Amino acid sequence: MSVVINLKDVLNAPGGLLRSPSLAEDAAQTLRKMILLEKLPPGTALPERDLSQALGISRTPLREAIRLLAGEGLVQYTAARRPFVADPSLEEINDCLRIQGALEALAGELACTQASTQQIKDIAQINATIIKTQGDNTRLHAFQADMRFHQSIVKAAKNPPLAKTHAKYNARLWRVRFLSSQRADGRESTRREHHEIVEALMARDAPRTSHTLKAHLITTEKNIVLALEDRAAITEE
Amino acid sequence: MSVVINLKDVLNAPGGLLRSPSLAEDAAQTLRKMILLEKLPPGTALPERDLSQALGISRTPLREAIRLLAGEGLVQYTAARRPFVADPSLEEINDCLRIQGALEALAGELACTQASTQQIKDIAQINATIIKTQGDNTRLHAFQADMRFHQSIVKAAKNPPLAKTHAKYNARLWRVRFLSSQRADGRESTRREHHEIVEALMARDAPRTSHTLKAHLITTEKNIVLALEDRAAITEE
DNA sequence: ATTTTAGTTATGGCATACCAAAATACAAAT
DNA sequence: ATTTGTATTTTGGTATGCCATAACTAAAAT
Repeated sequence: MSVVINLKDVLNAPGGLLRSPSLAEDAAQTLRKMILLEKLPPGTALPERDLSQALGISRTPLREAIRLLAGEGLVQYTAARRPFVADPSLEEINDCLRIQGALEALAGELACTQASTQQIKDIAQINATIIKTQGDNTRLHAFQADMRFHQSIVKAAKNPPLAKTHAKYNARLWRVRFLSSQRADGRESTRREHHEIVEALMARDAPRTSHTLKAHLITTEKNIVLALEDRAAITEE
Repeated sequence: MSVVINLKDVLNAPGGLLRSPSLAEDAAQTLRKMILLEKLPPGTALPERDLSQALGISRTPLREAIRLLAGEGLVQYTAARRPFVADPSLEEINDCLRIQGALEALAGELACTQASTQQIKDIAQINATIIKTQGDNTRLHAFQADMRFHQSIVKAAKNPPLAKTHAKYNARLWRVRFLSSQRADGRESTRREHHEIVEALMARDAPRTSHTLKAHLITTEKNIVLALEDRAAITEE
Protein backbone atom coordinates (compact mmCIF):
# COMPACT_ATOMS: atom_id res chain seq x y z
CA MET A 1 0.00 0.00 0.00
CA SER A 2 1.48 3.28 -1.09
CA VAL A 3 0.96 6.63 0.53
CA VAL A 4 -1.07 8.60 -1.95
CA ILE A 5 -1.24 12.35 -1.67
CA ASN A 6 -4.44 13.76 -2.99
CA LEU A 7 -4.15 16.70 -5.38
CA LYS A 8 -7.17 18.37 -3.88
CA ASP A 9 -5.66 18.07 -0.42
CA VAL A 10 -2.73 20.14 -1.59
CA LEU A 11 -4.73 22.78 -3.40
CA ASN A 12 -7.30 23.09 -0.65
CA ALA A 13 -4.79 23.14 2.18
CA PRO A 14 -5.09 26.03 4.67
CA GLY A 15 -2.79 28.21 2.61
CA GLY A 16 -3.75 26.59 -0.71
CA LEU A 17 -4.29 28.66 -3.81
CA LEU A 18 -7.77 27.65 -4.66
CA ARG A 19 -10.10 27.22 -1.75
CA SER A 20 -12.85 29.63 -1.04
CA PRO A 21 -12.62 30.67 2.57
CA SER A 22 -15.73 30.20 4.60
CA LEU A 23 -18.00 33.14 5.25
CA ALA A 24 -16.73 33.14 8.81
CA GLU A 25 -13.14 33.52 7.70
CA ASP A 26 -14.08 36.20 5.22
CA ALA A 27 -16.01 38.08 7.86
CA ALA A 28 -13.15 37.73 10.33
CA GLN A 29 -10.75 39.25 7.82
CA THR A 30 -13.17 42.08 7.06
CA LEU A 31 -13.70 42.84 10.73
CA ARG A 32 -9.99 42.56 11.44
CA LYS A 33 -9.29 45.28 8.90
CA MET A 34 -12.11 47.44 10.19
CA ILE A 35 -10.78 47.16 13.72
CA LEU A 36 -7.19 47.83 12.77
CA LEU A 37 -8.08 50.82 10.63
CA GLU A 38 -10.28 52.02 13.47
CA LYS A 39 -13.38 51.89 11.38
CA LEU A 40 -14.55 49.99 14.44
CA PRO A 41 -12.83 51.89 17.26
CA PRO A 42 -11.85 50.25 20.54
CA GLY A 43 -14.84 49.70 22.76
CA THR A 44 -17.37 49.42 19.94
CA ALA A 45 -20.12 46.92 20.67
CA LEU A 46 -20.41 44.11 18.15
CA PRO A 47 -24.02 42.88 18.24
CA GLU A 48 -24.39 39.73 16.18
CA ARG A 49 -27.57 40.64 14.38
CA ASP A 50 -26.54 44.10 13.22
CA LEU A 51 -23.10 42.99 12.15
CA SER A 52 -24.27 39.92 10.31
CA GLN A 53 -26.87 41.98 8.47
CA ALA A 54 -24.28 44.61 7.63
CA LEU A 55 -22.01 41.96 6.18
CA GLY A 56 -24.85 40.21 4.40
CA ILE A 57 -24.44 36.91 6.19
CA SER A 58 -26.35 35.09 8.90
CA ARG A 59 -25.54 35.09 12.56
CA THR A 60 -23.88 31.68 12.57
CA PRO A 61 -20.76 32.47 10.54
CA LEU A 62 -20.62 35.96 12.02
CA ARG A 63 -20.53 34.47 15.49
CA GLU A 64 -17.69 32.28 14.42
CA ALA A 65 -15.78 35.25 13.03
CA ILE A 66 -16.17 37.05 16.34
CA ARG A 67 -14.83 34.02 18.17
CA LEU A 68 -11.82 33.97 15.88
CA LEU A 69 -11.05 37.59 16.62
CA ALA A 70 -11.58 36.97 20.33
CA GLY A 71 -8.96 34.24 20.07
CA GLU A 72 -6.57 36.83 18.71
CA GLY A 73 -7.40 39.25 21.47
CA LEU A 74 -8.93 41.81 19.12
CA VAL A 75 -12.38 41.24 20.58
CA GLN A 76 -13.36 40.81 24.19
CA TYR A 77 -16.58 39.95 25.99
CA THR A 78 -18.41 41.74 28.75
CA ALA A 79 -19.46 39.74 31.77
CA ALA A 80 -22.80 39.28 30.03
CA ARG A 81 -20.96 37.83 27.02
CA ARG A 82 -21.50 40.81 24.77
CA PRO A 83 -18.60 41.15 22.36
CA PHE A 84 -16.86 44.47 21.81
CA VAL A 85 -13.68 45.70 20.16
CA ALA A 86 -10.82 45.30 22.61
CA ASP A 87 -9.39 48.48 24.04
CA PRO A 88 -5.96 47.47 25.26
CA SER A 89 -4.29 49.63 27.87
CA LEU A 90 -0.72 50.71 27.31
CA GLU A 91 0.23 48.15 29.93
CA GLU A 92 -1.45 45.36 28.03
CA ILE A 93 0.23 46.43 24.80
CA ASN A 94 3.56 46.30 26.57
CA ASP A 95 2.71 42.86 27.92
CA CYS A 96 2.11 41.66 24.38
CA LEU A 97 5.27 43.27 23.08
CA ARG A 98 7.30 41.50 25.73
CA ILE A 99 5.85 38.22 24.58
CA GLN A 100 6.43 39.07 20.95
CA GLY A 101 10.01 39.92 21.87
CA ALA A 102 10.55 36.57 23.51
CA LEU A 103 8.97 34.77 20.56
CA GLU A 104 11.11 36.60 18.01
CA ALA A 105 14.23 36.11 20.08
CA LEU A 106 13.54 32.39 20.09
CA ALA A 107 12.83 32.50 16.38
CA GLY A 108 16.11 34.24 15.67
CA GLU A 109 17.97 31.74 17.79
CA LEU A 110 16.40 28.83 15.96
CA ALA A 111 16.87 30.47 12.59
CA CYS A 112 20.62 30.54 13.17
CA THR A 113 20.73 26.76 13.06
CA GLN A 114 17.62 25.99 11.00
CA ALA A 115 17.47 28.56 8.24
CA SER A 116 18.74 27.77 4.77
CA THR A 117 21.34 30.08 3.28
CA GLN A 118 18.71 31.16 0.82
CA GLN A 119 16.28 32.11 3.58
CA ILE A 120 18.87 34.31 5.26
CA LYS A 121 19.58 35.90 1.90
CA ASP A 122 15.87 36.55 1.50
CA ILE A 123 15.71 38.20 4.91
CA ALA A 124 18.63 40.45 4.01
CA GLN A 125 16.89 41.20 0.72
CA ILE A 126 13.68 42.25 2.42
CA ASN A 127 15.62 44.55 4.67
CA ALA A 128 17.41 46.06 1.68
CA THR A 129 14.04 46.77 0.12
CA ILE A 130 12.90 48.53 3.26
CA ILE A 131 15.90 50.82 3.16
CA LYS A 132 15.42 51.56 -0.51
CA THR A 133 11.72 52.31 -0.08
CA GLN A 134 12.12 54.47 3.00
CA GLY A 135 11.68 57.72 1.12
CA ASP A 136 8.37 56.78 -0.43
CA ASN A 137 5.29 58.58 0.63
CA THR A 138 3.38 55.33 0.95
CA ARG A 139 4.08 54.55 4.57
CA LEU A 140 1.78 51.58 4.42
CA HIS A 141 4.11 49.72 2.09
CA ALA A 142 7.10 50.38 4.30
CA PHE A 143 5.15 49.10 7.24
CA GLN A 144 4.10 45.95 5.45
CA ALA A 145 7.70 45.35 4.44
CA ASP A 146 8.68 45.61 8.09
CA MET A 147 6.07 42.99 8.92
CA ARG A 148 7.43 40.74 6.21
CA PHE A 149 10.94 41.18 7.61
CA HIS A 150 9.93 39.89 11.01
CA GLN A 151 7.72 37.19 9.58
CA SER A 152 10.50 35.87 7.37
CA ILE A 153 12.75 35.47 10.40
CA VAL A 154 10.07 33.55 12.23
CA LYS A 155 9.48 31.43 9.18
CA ALA A 156 13.18 30.63 8.96
CA ALA A 157 13.01 29.17 12.46
CA LYS A 158 11.02 26.29 10.98
CA ASN A 159 8.75 25.96 13.96
CA PRO A 160 5.13 26.08 12.76
CA PRO A 161 3.49 26.54 16.16
CA LEU A 162 5.85 29.40 16.83
CA ALA A 163 4.91 31.00 13.52
CA LYS A 164 1.25 30.68 14.39
CA THR A 165 1.49 32.19 17.85
CA HIS A 166 3.70 34.95 16.49
CA ALA A 167 1.16 35.69 13.79
CA LYS A 168 -1.58 35.98 16.40
CA TYR A 169 0.33 38.54 18.40
CA ASN A 170 1.12 40.36 15.19
CA ALA A 171 -2.56 40.66 14.43
CA ARG A 172 -3.18 41.88 17.93
CA LEU A 173 -0.43 44.48 17.77
CA TRP A 174 -0.94 45.51 14.16
CA ARG A 175 -2.78 48.71 14.97
CA VAL A 176 -0.31 50.15 17.45
CA ARG A 177 2.67 49.04 15.42
CA PHE A 178 1.23 50.77 12.42
CA LEU A 179 0.74 53.88 14.48
CA SER A 180 4.31 53.83 15.73
CA SER A 181 5.68 53.23 12.25
CA GLN A 182 4.27 56.60 11.24
CA ARG A 183 6.70 58.33 13.54
CA ALA A 184 9.80 59.40 11.66
CA ASP A 185 11.89 59.56 14.84
CA GLY A 186 12.23 55.87 15.35
CA ARG A 187 13.08 55.16 11.77
CA GLU A 188 16.81 55.63 12.08
CA SER A 189 17.18 53.27 15.05
CA THR A 190 14.93 50.77 13.31
CA ARG A 191 17.21 50.86 10.30
CA ARG A 192 20.28 50.31 12.42
CA GLU A 193 18.75 47.50 14.45
CA HIS A 194 17.50 45.72 11.38
CA HIS A 195 21.02 45.84 10.05
CA GLU A 196 22.38 44.35 13.27
CA ILE A 197 19.82 41.58 13.15
CA VAL A 198 20.74 40.66 9.60
CA GLU A 199 24.44 40.72 10.49
CA ALA A 200 23.90 38.40 13.45
CA LEU A 201 21.79 36.06 11.34
CA MET A 202 24.34 35.88 8.56
CA ALA A 203 27.01 35.11 11.13
CA ARG A 204 24.60 32.51 12.49
CA ASP A 205 25.36 33.86 15.92
CA ALA A 206 22.38 32.65 17.93
CA PRO A 207 22.91 34.61 21.16
CA ARG A 208 23.54 37.82 19.26
CA THR A 209 20.54 37.33 17.00
CA SER A 210 18.38 36.65 19.99
CA HIS A 211 19.69 39.67 21.81
CA THR A 212 19.35 42.12 18.94
CA LEU A 213 15.80 41.00 18.27
CA LYS A 214 14.83 41.43 21.88
CA ALA A 215 16.44 44.87 21.91
CA HIS A 216 14.59 45.75 18.73
CA LEU A 217 11.26 44.95 20.30
CA ILE A 218 12.11 47.18 23.24
CA THR A 219 12.81 50.01 20.81
CA THR A 220 9.47 49.30 19.21
CA GLU A 221 7.89 49.55 22.63
CA LYS A 222 9.40 52.98 23.16
CA ASN A 223 8.24 54.17 19.77
CA ILE A 224 4.74 52.97 20.47
CA VAL A 225 4.63 54.83 23.76
CA LEU A 226 5.72 58.02 21.99
CA ALA A 227 3.24 57.49 19.18
CA LEU A 228 0.38 56.98 21.62
CA GLU A 229 1.36 60.11 23.52
CA ASP A 230 1.34 62.11 20.29
CA ARG A 231 -2.01 60.73 19.48
CA ALA A 232 -3.44 61.47 22.91
CA ALA A 233 -2.18 65.06 22.57
CA ILE A 234 -3.92 65.42 19.21
CA THR A 235 -7.15 63.90 20.43
CA GLU A 236 -7.57 66.21 23.38
CA GLU A 237 -7.03 69.36 21.35
CA MET B 1 -20.49 60.60 38.52
CA SER B 2 -19.05 57.69 40.39
CA VAL B 3 -17.65 54.53 38.86
CA VAL B 4 -20.05 51.83 39.87
CA ILE B 5 -18.95 48.22 39.75
CA ASN B 6 -21.77 45.83 39.19
CA LEU B 7 -21.92 42.85 41.54
CA LYS B 8 -23.06 40.56 38.79
CA ASP B 9 -20.14 41.64 36.65
CA VAL B 10 -17.79 40.41 39.33
CA LEU B 11 -19.53 37.14 40.01
CA ASN B 12 -20.03 36.36 36.35
CA ALA B 13 -16.52 37.35 35.29
CA PRO B 14 -14.54 34.78 33.26
CA GLY B 15 -13.13 33.17 36.38
CA GLY B 16 -16.11 34.05 38.56
CA LEU B 17 -17.55 31.62 41.06
CA LEU B 18 -21.09 31.48 39.91
CA ARG B 19 -21.57 31.53 36.18
CA SER B 20 -22.72 28.49 34.36
CA PRO B 21 -20.32 27.89 31.52
CA SER B 22 -21.89 27.62 28.13
CA LEU B 23 -22.57 24.22 26.68
CA ALA B 24 -19.71 24.86 24.29
CA GLU B 25 -17.25 25.44 27.11
CA ASP B 26 -18.53 22.40 28.95
CA ALA B 27 -18.20 20.27 25.86
CA ALA B 28 -14.72 21.62 25.20
CA GLN B 29 -13.64 20.64 28.69
CA THR B 30 -15.17 17.20 28.32
CA LEU B 31 -13.50 16.63 24.97
CA ARG B 32 -10.22 18.01 26.26
CA LYS B 33 -10.19 15.40 28.98
CA MET B 34 -11.18 12.65 26.59
CA ILE B 35 -8.36 13.59 24.26
CA LEU B 36 -5.76 13.90 26.95
CA LEU B 37 -6.73 10.60 28.57
CA GLU B 38 -6.69 9.08 25.10
CA LYS B 39 -10.31 8.13 25.28
CA LEU B 40 -10.22 9.87 21.92
CA PRO B 41 -6.83 8.79 20.55
CA PRO B 42 -4.82 10.92 18.14
CA GLY B 43 -6.24 10.77 14.64
CA THR B 44 -9.81 10.07 15.73
CA ALA B 45 -12.39 11.73 13.50
CA LEU B 46 -14.72 14.11 15.29
CA PRO B 47 -17.95 14.24 13.26
CA GLU B 48 -20.18 16.98 14.58
CA ARG B 49 -23.44 15.07 14.56
CA ASP B 50 -22.21 11.98 16.36
CA LEU B 51 -20.32 13.93 18.96
CA SER B 52 -23.09 16.37 19.66
CA GLN B 53 -25.54 13.50 20.06
CA ALA B 54 -23.13 11.65 22.32
CA LEU B 55 -22.80 14.72 24.52
CA GLY B 56 -26.51 15.43 24.42
CA ILE B 57 -26.20 18.85 22.84
CA SER B 58 -26.87 20.25 19.41
CA ARG B 59 -24.31 20.81 16.71
CA THR B 60 -23.99 24.54 17.29
CA PRO B 61 -22.28 24.51 20.69
CA LEU B 62 -20.41 21.33 19.79
CA ARG B 63 -18.96 23.07 16.75
CA GLU B 64 -17.86 25.88 18.95
CA ALA B 65 -16.18 23.48 21.34
CA ILE B 66 -14.27 21.93 18.46
CA ARG B 67 -13.13 25.35 17.35
CA LEU B 68 -11.88 26.07 20.85
CA LEU B 69 -9.84 22.89 20.89
CA ALA B 70 -8.54 23.64 17.41
CA GLY B 71 -7.34 26.97 18.75
CA GLU B 72 -5.36 25.08 21.34
CA GLY B 73 -3.92 22.76 18.74
CA LEU B 74 -5.63 19.69 20.17
CA VAL B 75 -7.83 19.36 17.11
CA GLN B 76 -6.90 19.79 13.48
CA TYR B 77 -8.82 19.86 10.24
CA THR B 78 -8.38 17.88 7.07
CA ALA B 79 -8.25 19.77 3.79
CA ALA B 80 -11.97 19.08 3.53
CA ARG B 81 -12.45 20.72 6.93
CA ARG B 82 -13.16 17.52 8.80
CA PRO B 83 -11.96 17.82 12.37
CA PHE B 84 -9.88 15.10 14.00
CA VAL B 85 -7.81 14.70 17.15
CA ALA B 86 -4.35 16.10 16.49
CA ASP B 87 -1.55 13.60 16.27
CA PRO B 88 1.56 15.66 16.94
CA SER B 89 4.89 14.31 15.76
CA LEU B 90 7.78 14.27 18.17
CA GLU B 91 9.17 17.19 16.23
CA GLU B 92 6.01 19.20 16.74
CA ILE B 93 6.01 18.41 20.44
CA ASN B 94 9.56 19.66 20.66
CA ASP B 95 8.58 22.80 18.78
CA CYS B 96 5.91 23.46 21.37
CA LEU B 97 8.25 22.74 24.25
CA ARG B 98 10.74 25.25 22.90
CA ILE B 99 8.02 27.85 22.87
CA GLN B 100 6.86 26.90 26.32
CA GLY B 101 10.46 27.20 27.47
CA ALA B 102 10.77 30.70 26.06
CA LEU B 103 7.45 31.70 27.60
CA GLU B 104 8.36 30.37 31.03
CA ALA B 105 11.82 31.93 30.84
CA LEU B 106 10.18 35.27 30.17
CA ALA B 107 7.71 34.64 32.98
CA GLY B 108 10.49 33.87 35.42
CA GLU B 109 12.36 36.97 34.38
CA LEU B 110 9.30 39.15 34.88
CA ALA B 111 8.41 37.44 38.12
CA CYS B 112 11.75 38.50 39.57
CA THR B 113 10.69 42.11 39.42
CA GLN B 114 6.90 41.79 39.49
CA ALA B 115 6.09 39.06 41.97
CA SER B 116 5.09 39.90 45.51
CA THR B 117 7.07 38.32 48.31
CA GLN B 118 3.99 36.33 49.14
CA GLN B 119 3.75 34.94 45.62
CA ILE B 120 7.32 33.75 45.71
CA LYS B 121 6.63 32.15 49.05
CA ASP B 122 3.63 30.41 47.55
CA ILE B 123 5.74 29.09 44.71
CA ALA B 124 8.27 27.71 47.16
CA GLN B 125 5.40 26.23 49.14
CA ILE B 126 4.00 24.43 46.12
CA ASN B 127 7.40 22.99 45.39
CA ALA B 128 7.73 21.83 49.00
CA THR B 129 4.41 20.04 48.63
CA ILE B 130 5.65 18.29 45.53
CA ILE B 131 8.68 16.97 47.36
CA LYS B 132 6.59 15.82 50.29
CA THR B 133 4.09 14.06 48.07
CA GLN B 134 6.64 12.37 45.86
CA GLY B 135 6.24 8.96 47.48
CA ASP B 136 2.49 8.78 46.98
CA ASN B 137 1.06 6.28 44.62
CA THR B 138 -1.22 8.86 43.09
CA ARG B 139 0.99 10.07 40.29
CA LEU B 140 -1.79 12.23 39.00
CA HIS B 141 -1.68 14.46 42.03
CA ALA B 142 2.07 14.90 41.77
CA PHE B 143 1.64 15.81 38.15
CA GLN B 144 -1.05 18.35 38.88
CA ALA B 145 1.14 19.88 41.56
CA ASP B 146 3.90 20.23 38.98
CA MET B 147 1.48 22.03 36.69
CA ARG B 148 0.51 24.35 39.52
CA PHE B 149 4.18 25.07 40.19
CA HIS B 150 4.76 26.30 36.67
CA GLN B 151 1.45 28.11 36.51
CA SER B 152 2.15 29.99 39.72
CA ILE B 153 5.42 31.27 38.28
CA VAL B 154 3.66 32.48 35.17
CA LYS B 155 0.98 34.09 37.28
CA ALA B 156 3.61 35.91 39.32
CA ALA B 157 4.87 37.55 36.12
CA LYS B 158 1.66 39.58 36.11
CA ASN B 159 1.28 39.49 32.36
CA PRO B 160 -2.22 38.22 31.53
CA PRO B 161 -1.65 37.59 27.82
CA LEU B 162 1.45 35.59 28.72
CA ALA B 163 -0.57 33.53 31.17
CA LYS B 164 -3.17 32.85 28.53
CA THR B 165 -0.74 31.76 25.84
CA HIS B 166 1.14 29.66 28.36
CA ALA B 167 -2.08 27.98 29.40
CA LYS B 168 -2.83 27.13 25.79
CA TYR B 169 0.49 25.42 25.29
CA ASN B 170 -0.01 23.65 28.58
CA ALA B 171 -3.26 22.21 27.36
CA ARG B 172 -1.60 21.17 24.15
CA LEU B 173 1.29 19.49 25.92
CA TRP B 174 -0.70 18.06 28.82
CA ARG B 175 -0.84 14.55 27.44
CA VAL B 176 2.86 14.10 26.74
CA ARG B 177 3.88 15.85 29.92
CA PHE B 178 1.67 13.54 31.87
CA LEU B 179 3.24 10.60 30.11
CA SER B 180 6.74 11.78 30.90
CA SER B 181 5.87 12.46 34.51
CA GLN B 182 5.18 8.74 34.91
CA ARG B 183 8.84 8.01 34.38
CA ALA B 184 10.67 7.71 37.67
CA ASP B 185 14.05 8.44 36.05
CA GLY B 186 13.51 12.11 35.51
CA ARG B 187 12.13 12.73 38.94
CA GLU B 188 15.43 13.41 40.66
CA SER B 189 16.58 16.00 38.12
CA THR B 190 13.14 17.58 38.23
CA ARG B 191 13.42 17.90 41.97
CA ARG B 192 16.84 19.50 41.72
CA GLU B 193 15.85 21.90 38.95
CA HIS B 194 12.73 22.99 40.77
CA HIS B 195 14.92 23.77 43.73
CA GLU B 196 17.23 25.86 41.57
CA ILE B 197 14.30 27.75 40.12
CA VAL B 198 12.95 28.60 43.54
CA GLU B 199 16.38 29.70 44.69
CA ALA B 200 16.81 31.98 41.71
CA LEU B 201 13.35 33.44 42.22
CA MET B 202 13.90 34.11 45.90
CA ALA B 203 17.16 35.86 45.00
CA ARG B 204 15.15 37.73 42.37
CA ASP B 205 17.95 36.96 39.98
CA ALA B 206 16.24 37.40 36.61
CA PRO B 207 18.92 35.97 34.30
CA ARG B 208 19.37 32.93 36.51
CA THR B 209 15.64 32.33 36.85
CA SER B 210 15.26 32.61 33.10
CA HIS B 211 18.15 30.26 32.51
CA THR B 212 17.09 27.58 34.98
CA LEU B 213 13.55 27.57 33.62
CA LYS B 214 14.77 27.16 30.07
CA ALA B 215 17.09 24.36 31.17
CA HIS B 216 14.20 22.72 32.99
CA LEU B 217 12.12 22.64 29.86
CA ILE B 218 14.97 21.02 28.00
CA THR B 219 15.10 18.32 30.65
CA THR B 220 11.38 17.88 30.23
CA GLU B 221 11.95 17.47 26.53
CA LYS B 222 14.45 14.69 27.15
CA ASN B 223 12.10 12.93 29.51
CA ILE B 224 9.31 13.11 27.01
CA VAL B 225 11.47 11.58 24.31
CA LEU B 226 12.35 8.72 26.63
CA ALA B 227 8.75 8.25 27.69
CA LEU B 228 7.56 8.12 24.09
CA GLU B 229 10.25 5.59 23.24
CA ASP B 230 9.16 3.40 26.15
CA ARG B 231 5.61 3.67 25.00
CA ALA B 232 6.47 2.84 21.41
CA ALA B 233 8.32 -0.24 22.63
CA ILE B 234 5.30 -1.38 24.61
CA THR B 235 2.89 -0.75 21.76
CA GLU B 236 4.76 -2.82 19.22
CA GLU B 237 5.03 -5.86 21.46
C1' DA C 1 -34.92 65.13 42.16
C1' DT C 2 -33.87 60.40 43.03
C1' DT C 3 -34.91 55.74 43.46
C1' DT C 4 -37.85 51.68 42.50
C1' DT C 5 -40.11 48.91 39.71
C1' DA C 6 -42.80 47.07 36.07
C1' DG C 7 -42.93 46.40 31.29
C1' DT C 8 -40.58 46.24 26.88
C1' DT C 9 -36.83 45.54 23.83
C1' DA C 10 -32.39 43.81 22.47
C1' DT C 11 -29.01 40.22 22.67
C1' DG C 12 -26.54 35.96 22.96
C1' DG C 13 -27.18 30.71 23.48
C1' DC C 14 -29.03 26.92 21.49
C1' DA C 15 -31.68 23.74 18.39
C1' DT C 16 -32.94 22.55 13.89
C1' DA C 17 -33.50 22.33 8.81
C1' DC C 18 -31.52 22.63 4.37
C1' DC C 19 -27.76 22.63 1.04
C1' DA C 20 -23.49 21.79 -1.53
C1' DA C 21 -19.51 19.19 -1.50
C1' DA C 22 -16.99 15.28 -0.05
C1' DA C 23 -16.71 10.52 1.06
C1' DT C 24 -18.35 6.05 0.37
C1' DA C 25 -20.33 2.05 -1.74
C1' DC C 26 -21.19 -0.39 -5.53
C1' DA C 27 -22.05 -1.58 -10.32
C1' DA C 28 -20.08 -1.64 -14.87
C1' DA C 29 -16.26 -1.72 -17.92
C1' DT C 30 -11.69 -2.79 -19.13
C1' DA D 1 -8.33 -7.94 -10.59
C1' DT D 2 -8.20 -3.07 -11.31
C1' DT D 3 -10.19 0.91 -12.76
C1' DT D 4 -13.92 3.88 -13.94
C1' DG D 5 -18.39 5.75 -13.43
C1' DT D 6 -22.56 6.51 -10.81
C1' DA D 7 -25.76 6.53 -7.07
C1' DT D 8 -26.08 7.10 -2.12
C1' DT D 9 -24.75 8.64 2.27
C1' DT D 10 -22.21 11.48 5.26
C1' DT D 11 -20.46 15.82 6.65
C1' DG D 12 -19.50 20.58 7.40
C1' DG D 13 -21.44 25.34 6.23
C1' DT D 14 -25.17 28.29 6.63
C1' DA D 15 -29.77 30.31 7.66
C1' DT D 16 -33.40 30.75 10.80
C1' DG D 17 -36.44 30.53 14.82
C1' DC D 18 -37.16 30.21 19.73
C1' DC D 19 -35.85 31.08 24.46
C1' DA D 20 -33.93 33.02 28.77
C1' DT D 21 -31.75 36.86 30.41
C1' DA D 22 -29.65 41.24 30.29
C1' DA D 23 -30.33 46.02 29.01
C1' DC D 24 -33.28 49.67 28.52
C1' DT D 25 -37.42 52.74 29.21
C1' DA D 26 -40.60 55.01 31.58
C1' DA D 27 -43.99 55.34 34.98
C1' DA D 28 -44.74 55.29 39.99
C1' DA D 29 -43.19 55.97 44.63
C1' DT D 30 -40.34 58.19 47.86
